[in-house]
Amino acid sequence: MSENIIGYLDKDNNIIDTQSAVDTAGLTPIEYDNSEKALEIIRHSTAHLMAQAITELYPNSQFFVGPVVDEGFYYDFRVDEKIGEEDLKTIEKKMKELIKKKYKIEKYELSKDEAMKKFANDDLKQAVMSRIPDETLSIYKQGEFEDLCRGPHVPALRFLNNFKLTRVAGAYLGGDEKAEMLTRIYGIAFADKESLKAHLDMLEEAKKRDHRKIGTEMELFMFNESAGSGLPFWMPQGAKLRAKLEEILHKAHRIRGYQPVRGPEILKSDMWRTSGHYACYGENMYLTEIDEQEYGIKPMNCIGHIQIFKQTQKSYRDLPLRFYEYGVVHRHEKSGVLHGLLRVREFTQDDAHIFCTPEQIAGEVIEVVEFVDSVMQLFGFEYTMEVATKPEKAIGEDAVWELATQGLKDALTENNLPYTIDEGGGAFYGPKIDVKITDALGRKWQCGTIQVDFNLPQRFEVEYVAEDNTRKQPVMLHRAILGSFERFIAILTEHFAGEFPFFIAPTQVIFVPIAENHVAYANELKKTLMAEGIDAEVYDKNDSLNKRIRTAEKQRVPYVAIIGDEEVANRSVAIRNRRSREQYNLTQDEFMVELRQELQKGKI
RNA sequence: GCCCAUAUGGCUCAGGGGUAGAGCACUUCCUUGGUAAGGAAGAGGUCGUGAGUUCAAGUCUCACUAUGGGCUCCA
Repeated sequence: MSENIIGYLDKDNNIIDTQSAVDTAGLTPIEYDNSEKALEIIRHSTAHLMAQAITELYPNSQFFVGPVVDEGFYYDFRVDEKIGEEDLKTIEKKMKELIKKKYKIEKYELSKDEAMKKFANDDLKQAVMSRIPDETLSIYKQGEFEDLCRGPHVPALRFLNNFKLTRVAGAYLGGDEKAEMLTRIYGIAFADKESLKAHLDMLEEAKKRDHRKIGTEMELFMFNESAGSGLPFWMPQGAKLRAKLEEILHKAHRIRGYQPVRGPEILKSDMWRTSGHYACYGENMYLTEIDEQEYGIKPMNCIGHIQIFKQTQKSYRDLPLRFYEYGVVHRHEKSGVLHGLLRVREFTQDDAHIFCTPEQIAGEVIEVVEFVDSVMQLFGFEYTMEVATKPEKAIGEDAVWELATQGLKDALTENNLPYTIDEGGGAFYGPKIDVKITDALGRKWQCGTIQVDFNLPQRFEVEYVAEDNTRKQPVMLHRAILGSFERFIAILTEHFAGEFPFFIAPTQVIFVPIAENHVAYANELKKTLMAEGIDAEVYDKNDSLNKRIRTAEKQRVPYVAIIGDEEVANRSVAIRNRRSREQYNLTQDEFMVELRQELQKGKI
């Protein structure tokens, strides 16, 4: 056996570890490297090594499960002591000590009954075993430490040198909110030191892009402890960025046949009872009282749009009817889930409701998907789509569900857009497509959504007059492209690391006049740009030229333009490229042409 | 909501049972400078909030609030 073989692959691509492989003929060896399969074995064994170290440090600890996940591994366990970030170093140190003892990892098998007896005093192990159907269980042993495990594992601890424990967290036993909370430690492991370092560096880099950090640096938004958590304040720079995004989207909606509407922030609770929100979503809603009547602050915008639809009689000729609103909604999210702008309690959806016939669903969905795609392409986002199908608890006939679900799938297929299926993940009133974007730390966030709804039109008795002069009920499509401005801007910030494209940059041009006698021309240029809808600033503070250029450069502004004698005389500008630091001169007219072109890039 | 951690001027952080520090930012003055930090002076904090221990609490304890990492949920 080669020194570097840590396992085998069988014909079906299953990993067989060296402890389990009786006959290696016909098996493909797995070398000790950073391949997906090798890392799976290494990380799993590292989780065990961590468990062994924890057992030595905290003799009373009991272990639940320790699987390999996308970003490394974790182990859930119960322990009397409180374990904090500081303790991770101690555990890591113990792990290194254990490696030096050169333990082999050995495997033996037990019947389930024997295993039950062996772990009779360990209710967590009992819980694990109760979830395993097999009659024969395997135990892995390294030194004194034994753990129930199906493997696979590396042959010996010497393969586990390159790891890092990354965080300590709490996790519910079995993911059940009502169950006991265990301690979870996450870690990462690689086959060599360089890969580990590269991974840790990547995490560092991602942290630098964190929208909360950049948002503070660039003064985009803020929170205020006294005001309450999850309630963002938009500072001038952030509000400018947001206004530009709103403007781009306004035009895009109007071109696509959407009409703007706006509903009130609060509606009587009876209306929420009719909609079903009071019963189904009530615990997430904020309620208030006016003149002894209960009102609910809207968590969604649908109700308002329905009332507007119903205000005047509609004909089949009016369909599809598309209403949109930048709807401010409030939702009582649990305190522990709030996260920068990505998860807040007040946010603004780029919300729209399309009233249409069942036959029009597919066509409308195709248009929405096209809309989503053009927005994602505008910013260069990678995204994934997920079709969520009928859940167990659902209303409406199967045939209609089938039609709607197929309509969603067809729309994606026809646009050559790959999607995955979230079986049973739809809303109770209809199937949906969710659009997910990945943030700088690799976390996926739902942004856009397209939902088919048969429920609300029925509850609110929404009707139109059909061709045969009968009353029919339209279908409603709920859809959002960005999802919310808050979340989308958070992801944009991380995506561009704060260096936003020209058409949404909060400040688009900074003029740096060299001396006092250049300030007038700089201000004149600024005025010209502002008239074109381009945000410009003049840096004429009493600082050295170098200092002002440096300050301007640090603002992540698309254009920094220097204005001196030469520029005033020629009515030109000296542009600095923010990336290459190279400079070039343009006349004022040429500059304006370039800026207008840059603005045009924001058209969708 | 639950587990763990954190909370010092606008920002980033140091300090640590005897009553507050740095850098950046800010204000004023000098400097009028052609591509990433010119100089000087100054203002700004009851050390998240409320209790408790102590002769004495930013410093120790508890509660609350907020933030961070997760669990769960979601735009």
